[in-house]
Amino acid sequence: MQQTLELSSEVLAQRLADSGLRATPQREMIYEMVLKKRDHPTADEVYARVRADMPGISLATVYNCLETLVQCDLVRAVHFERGPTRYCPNLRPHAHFHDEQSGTIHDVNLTPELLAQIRAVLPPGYDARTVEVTFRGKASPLTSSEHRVAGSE
Amino acid sequence: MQQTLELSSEVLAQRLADSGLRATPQREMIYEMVLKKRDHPTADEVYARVRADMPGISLATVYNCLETLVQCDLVRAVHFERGPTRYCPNLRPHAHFHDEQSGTIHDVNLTPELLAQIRAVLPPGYDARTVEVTFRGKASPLTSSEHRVAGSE
DNA sequence: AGTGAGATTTAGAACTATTCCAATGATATA
DNA sequence: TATATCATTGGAATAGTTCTAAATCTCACT
Ligand SMILES: [Mn+2]
Ligand SMILES: [Mn+2]
Ligand SMILES: [Zn+2]
Ligand SMILES: [Zn+2]
Repeated sequence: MQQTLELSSEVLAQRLADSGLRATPQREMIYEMVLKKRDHPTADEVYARVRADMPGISLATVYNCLETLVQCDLVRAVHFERGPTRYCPNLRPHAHFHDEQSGTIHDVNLTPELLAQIRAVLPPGYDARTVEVTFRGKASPLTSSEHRVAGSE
Repeated sequence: MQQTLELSSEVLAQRLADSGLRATPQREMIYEMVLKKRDHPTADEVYARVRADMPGISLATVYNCLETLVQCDLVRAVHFERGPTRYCPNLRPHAHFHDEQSGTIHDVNLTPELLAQIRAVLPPGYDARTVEVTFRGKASPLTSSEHRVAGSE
């Protein structure tokens, strides 16, 4: 787990370099924050968390860095209704369950088989680059706290 | 087809009455506009279309009426990324294919069997009130213009 | 037909999340 | 060390939507 965090900055540096971008303290900090507490935070929430360690950072930079991480395929942007964009470091194929009671987001693993079945509903000529599955409802507390999907990548 | 339009205002009046609401010219006009051209218009687009027949209507009323129609389960609000809310009169279970090239939205029928399979990925304790499936990609013009899903309800 | 309560519409202000902008600061390279 | 480029910053601007308060309409009841 410590290793994962250490490695993450190397992964980040590599991905940034691949895109001709620099590894900055802000980018590293934001990336590690998103990895650390994988609760699909909004930009504002990331801002609040990062400011504890890096008080001078600006909200604009948080938006810039998150967008950069998305471009580098290290983080995914996810949307619920018209709410603020949330950021997810789980890169495996998964669905999102939005608990209407608590407002929390839960990852739900999707098998390649199911994804294939879903894609199969598309008529010929439709070429889907991405498939998104979103649930909305209630998750009973007893089970929701136990559920955990495997880490990203 | 003419019948469908005539009946629609009765359906509307009934649904509104069920919710203790009144049938107004604005609500009728907006509902018929959304039914007439089922291309998932935004509030702005509905506003533009409705103004041709009802020049004095306000954008606030368009938002109000669309929200009312959603509450009455006559129209569904759908979202893509952080774009403006779009409105869909197709009440059957279906997915949305968002063509990135043209920006158009296509309905894709979903069978109850597939929906059941998708729900089956949820761990025990997760109770999904809604399931949403969204594709993003490109639809080749040749086939996309031919594809049509059955009318709503 | 007239009145009043409540529903509806309206214009514009306010709001939220995000993006844009221009200035400043940091970094890599020559 | 100079220079070009990249990155960050604070604040202004933007887009979509919601809110507010006043005007208008509708309906039930007299
Ligand atoms: Mn946000
Ligand atoms: Mn709109
Ligand atoms: Zn996720
Ligand atoms: Zn639709």
